[in-house]
Amino acid sequence: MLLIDVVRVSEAVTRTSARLGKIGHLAELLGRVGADEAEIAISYLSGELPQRQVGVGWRTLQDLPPAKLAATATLTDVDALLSRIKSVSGQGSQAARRTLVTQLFAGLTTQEQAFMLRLLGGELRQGALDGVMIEAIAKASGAPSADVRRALTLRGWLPAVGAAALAGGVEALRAFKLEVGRAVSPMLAGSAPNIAAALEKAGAPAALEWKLDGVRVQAHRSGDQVRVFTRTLDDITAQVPELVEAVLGLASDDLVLDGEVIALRPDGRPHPFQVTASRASSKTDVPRLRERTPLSVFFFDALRVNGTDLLDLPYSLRQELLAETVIPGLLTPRIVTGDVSEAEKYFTDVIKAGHEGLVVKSLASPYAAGRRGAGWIKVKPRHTLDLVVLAAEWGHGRREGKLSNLHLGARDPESGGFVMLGKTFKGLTDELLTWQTERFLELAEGPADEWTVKLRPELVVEIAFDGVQRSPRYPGGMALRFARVLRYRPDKRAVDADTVETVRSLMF
DNA sequence: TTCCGACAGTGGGGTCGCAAT
DNA sequence: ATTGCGACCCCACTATCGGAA
Repeated sequence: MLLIDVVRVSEAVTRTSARLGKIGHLAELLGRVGADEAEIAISYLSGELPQRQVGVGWRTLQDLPPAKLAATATLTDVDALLSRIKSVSGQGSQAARRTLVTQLFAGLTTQEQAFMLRLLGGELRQGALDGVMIEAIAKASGAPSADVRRALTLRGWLPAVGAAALAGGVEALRAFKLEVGRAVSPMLAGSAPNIAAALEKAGAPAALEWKLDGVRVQAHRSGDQVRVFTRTLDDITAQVPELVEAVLGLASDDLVLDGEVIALRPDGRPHPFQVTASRASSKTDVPRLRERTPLSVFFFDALRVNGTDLLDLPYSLRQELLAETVIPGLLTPRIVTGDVSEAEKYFTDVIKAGHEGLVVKSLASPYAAGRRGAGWIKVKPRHTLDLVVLAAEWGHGRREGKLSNLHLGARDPESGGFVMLGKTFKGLTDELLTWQTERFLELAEGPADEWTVKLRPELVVEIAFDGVQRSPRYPGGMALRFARVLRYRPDKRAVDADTVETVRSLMF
């Protein structure tokens, strides 16, 4: 199949706003792609590469060669070149990679170039990714989408699932089994503003588990072999020897467990997330790092124990089997209750202990990966500050032409100025985007650079955030974590904004 | 007819590994 | 040694579609 066939379908999907229409376009193409190119087509049309990453980003994609006139590139051609691009390494690799990227784009038409640019940049923006592609695979193969979804859970990679469905229908999908040593798509949590709302969503009574601010891990063990995967299914076995040893110490030698690794201080309180993340992603001199900053692991689910798959069992049963398999010290602390005030007290206690919050879990739900469904609901406390808008950046995509990303500052009484604490683009409605674009242009002091408009520091905005972290980037040495806009405060002036000292007092 | 679950899009800060400067 | 880039760890929120109620 030619790349241009895929590109045309992608364009049709982009033009179509109805989800069912998108699914129709995608399914039509899946109906005519050859078996040997099905994985590539599914991959591209769900916004990813079969190679996952190839070491090419926005910078490498500057200064591309002129386009060809005739569209002759096949999916196989393009895929082969991308594999070569991925494989280069060592001295001179950047130049070599650039040469191959140039070669790739020189073989494409303008239309194809535009598509590959977005695909490689990770911003397909056609309004269809995995979720829509699942439905398209179901439609094209005649299999129920629930079967596609379940196979994806077990296999962790949609193109392989889609190709199997197109070739062998529902039977091929049902042949996918949990395989020890190959990562499963992890189950994700939705969120709720407070404990009462979360209990209502999950259905009382529910389990309340500590939400630890660490790195999600999935541990597989077959005999003496242990492998550990992250949320995006990357293998981090070598970075977490503590976890490997802990799993090898268990009685069952055929299992898959879900949990979190976190760096704890000697007093048991958690280190800042940055410390855990640094440990979990460092590959060099792990033994020394381990001595200085040991990782602890806490499991909260069991997908397989003693060679038996548990995904379809209710959470409460999986918990029983987990507790029989894992020593108490490796279990995520939890209670089961339907009582709101008891749950709220537990929440207060876990926050006092320095942790992130709670995950409220339905006792009945199976392990349904991928969807941020109703089964698991996280609750975290929320801080707020009144900050001053120092500048704003022009948005992209559907925010094109709107000033979108706000630079936030706290008041510094000593200097009489403002100290930048980070940016945010979250929490803005279309209406607010329109309003703030107009208002910002009135306050504009001129462009700071190509994307940024500097403002007179007059506008006060109420910002919600999860915490204050140490920052190597911002002048105050601190930055807000997960900042989002709650509302503008026209009743306040810049002199009423919160101060740097207030922010500093929130940093741990 | 209204409501709500699921999805895609729009980006945030921090850190590491690797290659180039 | 330092810098730039790509990748991935954590992530919140709104708009929209379409099935459920």
